[in-house]
Amino acid sequence: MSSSSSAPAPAPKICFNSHCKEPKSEGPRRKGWRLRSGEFADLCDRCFSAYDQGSFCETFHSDAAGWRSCETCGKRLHCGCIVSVSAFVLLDAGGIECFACARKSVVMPQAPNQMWPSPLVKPPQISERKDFAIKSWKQMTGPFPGQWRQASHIWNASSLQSDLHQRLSYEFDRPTNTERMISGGRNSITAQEKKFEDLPEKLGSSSLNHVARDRYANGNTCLDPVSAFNIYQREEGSADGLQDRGHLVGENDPLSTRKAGISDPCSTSAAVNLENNPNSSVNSLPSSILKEDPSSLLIGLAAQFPSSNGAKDPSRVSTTHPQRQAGPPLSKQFCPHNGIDGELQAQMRNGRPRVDPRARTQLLPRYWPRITDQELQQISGDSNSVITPLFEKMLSASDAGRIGRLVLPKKCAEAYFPAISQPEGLPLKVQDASGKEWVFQFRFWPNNNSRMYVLEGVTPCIQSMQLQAGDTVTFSRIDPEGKLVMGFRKASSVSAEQDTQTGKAGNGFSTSTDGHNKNSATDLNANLPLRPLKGNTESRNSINTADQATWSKFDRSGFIQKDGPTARSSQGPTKRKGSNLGSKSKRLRMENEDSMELKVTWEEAQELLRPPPNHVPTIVVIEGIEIEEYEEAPVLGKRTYFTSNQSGDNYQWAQCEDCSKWRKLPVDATLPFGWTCSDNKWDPERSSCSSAQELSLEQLANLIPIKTGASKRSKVKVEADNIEVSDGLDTLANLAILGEGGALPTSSQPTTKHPRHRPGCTCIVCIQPPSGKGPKHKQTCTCNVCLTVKRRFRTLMLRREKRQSEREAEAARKQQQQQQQQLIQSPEMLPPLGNDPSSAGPSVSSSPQKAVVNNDGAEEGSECKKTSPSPLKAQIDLNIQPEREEEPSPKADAGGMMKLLRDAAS
DNA sequence: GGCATGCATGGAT
DNA sequence: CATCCATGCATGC
Repeated sequence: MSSSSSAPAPAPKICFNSHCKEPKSEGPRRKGWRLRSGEFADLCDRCFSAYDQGSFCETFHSDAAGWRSCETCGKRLHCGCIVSVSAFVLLDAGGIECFACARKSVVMPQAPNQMWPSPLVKPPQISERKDFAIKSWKQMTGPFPGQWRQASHIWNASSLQSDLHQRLSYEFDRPTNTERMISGGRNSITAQEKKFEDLPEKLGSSSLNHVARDRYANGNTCLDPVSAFNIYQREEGSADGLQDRGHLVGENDPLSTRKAGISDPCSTSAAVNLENNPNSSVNSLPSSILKEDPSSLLIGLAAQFPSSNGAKDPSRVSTTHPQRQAGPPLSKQFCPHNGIDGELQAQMRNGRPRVDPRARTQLLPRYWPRITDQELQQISGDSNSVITPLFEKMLSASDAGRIGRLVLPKKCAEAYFPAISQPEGLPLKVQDASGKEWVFQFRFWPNNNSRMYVLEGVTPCIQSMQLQAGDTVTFSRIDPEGKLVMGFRKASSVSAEQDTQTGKAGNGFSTSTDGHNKNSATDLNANLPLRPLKGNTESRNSINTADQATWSKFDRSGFIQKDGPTARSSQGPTKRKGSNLGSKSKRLRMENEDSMELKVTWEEAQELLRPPPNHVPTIVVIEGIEIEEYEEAPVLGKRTYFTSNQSGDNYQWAQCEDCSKWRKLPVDATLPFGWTCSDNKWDPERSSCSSAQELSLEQLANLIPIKTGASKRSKVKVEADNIEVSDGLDTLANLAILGEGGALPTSSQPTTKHPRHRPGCTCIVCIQPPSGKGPKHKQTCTCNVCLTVKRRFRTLMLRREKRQSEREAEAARKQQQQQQQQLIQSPEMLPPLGNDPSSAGPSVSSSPQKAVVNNDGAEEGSECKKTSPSPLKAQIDLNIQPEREEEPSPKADAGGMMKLLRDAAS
């Protein structure tokens, strides 16, 4: 992609279009569509021409998939790539509409907001000018937020939208920029582009977001209407808290009295401004703007999609927000927005700039509220109230500590809480999800020429919610009451970041963010008979949590998911650098017992995957490895262990959930998660918990990796080969080794069999016989699977060697430094061993005292341990990303690994 | 000494 | 580099 960037390159550029017949032709490059990186595709003249004429896809992608027809005019449009993403609009009712039709169907000849005096025609006073765009929004505001029912469909707490919105806010807060933008031209875009180029980071690098961003930016959406209503009148220094701010902007704003029943959510300040600006005409916008700068395009289109009281049909405008589209319509008003919206809200609410102009900058995604329908329902109860999620915050150690001070993000505080001019602040009434009302002192401390906002006296509330560091509190507002509501989300209930994707978070609310994820999670939860284990409680716990975490952390193939399309772009608390917890607080999360329970080996999770009921998984091939793909979220099944008897018969062992007895089952049995003896249809004699176990535990222990004693955690061990499953790669290797080596005794070989080992399936797992018997790949096999395994292991081992050498070098260096330091400082105080050449052994300790200890030969073991961050090293932390392929368990290096490496190197 | 308070510091963003 | 914010810590009760 870099080769195609717009950055000047000395060498002849290559046309970005891979289908270009003359990719290396000389000549200037033209900027085509915006890439996900924010840059533009450099096209040769010919390709650009095709692109410019809108025939690019027809020319180059005619054979590609993704062609659909406009629902209105029937024109064929390519919906399968980024190039044409701006050419169509997704319709609410399904299908697409070409841009021209969409425009026709939505744009009103006379924008409804023309009934109001244009802010540009009748500009506000200079002192207010900074807010005039905001006032425009206010004009658009209905008397009540409820007028924006469509809002949630379009502008949910999506980073994409918010970012666009933010940029709009950013731009339209600045009349000069606005004007420049309106006047069009590349010059006016630069700033935005620069800002836009920052997007990938802000958006969490979700590729889909990039695409979606462009799509939105290209007009398939409108600006956030949420911000246009539901706003308290902030009263500086008001002493009676929220109640005083319960009234809406319109009540105080004379302009609002002119508001009409605007119901189209697609009204925006941008739209209004542009609409009313005689200079603004979308049609007059240079095509370069439309094409090259999504933000300006968005603005332009916002003008093209003005809201109107007659607004034909708000749904005409693409509403691709996954959650709101997927979910049932909320009877209650849901006004999700982010901090940017909030800033705008605050602006609108105040009708004046914020005290601190910096507050107008963006709110960090980590504070974006991720509140769900159910949560909203719970908050609002049966009332017909309007809920506006404001922000959320993951509790730090300080927040959750006994001091009782909850540090509020500055921008959130300034945007959503009453303005305070005195450090003492004012009392703030907050209601929790159960309806209980708390009063906190909302105040600030002067800090570095700024303010640090805190809520004081939160300890009782935090405790009543049983929150701890790492948990998240959410702040919402209920209108028209204007109540501030504090919800929470336990980090412990699910993976710290993924709770939002499960339907049943262990918290005051349920949470969910992404539509399809939400559905998946719902299905998942519906399918999972989650019950506590009797025998192996911790193991079960880990599985239970894995149930919830699996679908977010693992993709359908069972591999841990990187930041995929389903990942929240606004990962906020946990996405950016993993957490908003500081380095110290990160430890909190890691050491949190519940979080530890989330750790499950890759294989454990993989092994537990079952296709959803009544669904046959499809097989996709990735890197030559066939992977099952489920159209619905897979469910978790029960772990079983496969063995063979001496006659070569294969079977599996499963443990009853109720009595913990082990039952022998046929190899093709697929067990549900909560399998019990009564489900044992294969062995009627042992279909009851009262039936004796076929083999003693000792006998079983020789067969399968069960622990006869107290087991803290189920670990899968392939004892015969001394391989401990550590991570996906090792597992892969183990499987390959088991398959290739064939030297392993089969009778005592509990393999890690594919959950659904199907005849004919050639996936990496299925090609390996459960017992090590059957056809095997030769060492010289060059099939994709073998090559992939070998290649990966080569890489793995190289990395490992590199790391090892780095570690050694580091240790030696530290040792040297340490010795030098000791000599310099006080040679006479050196401990006796300090002068002992034998003490020059490796030590990673940085303290002399520890160094002494470490010189003890007995510490060798601990030295090894230091390379492992956790006693659970053999288990995958679901928080990590497998792609890194780092820090494999040293144990996995045993025998088989080296063998494979040798094989791979040979 | 224990606790509450408010400011300062420094790592993170 | 500026700002934010988690937390340390001095101070006072």
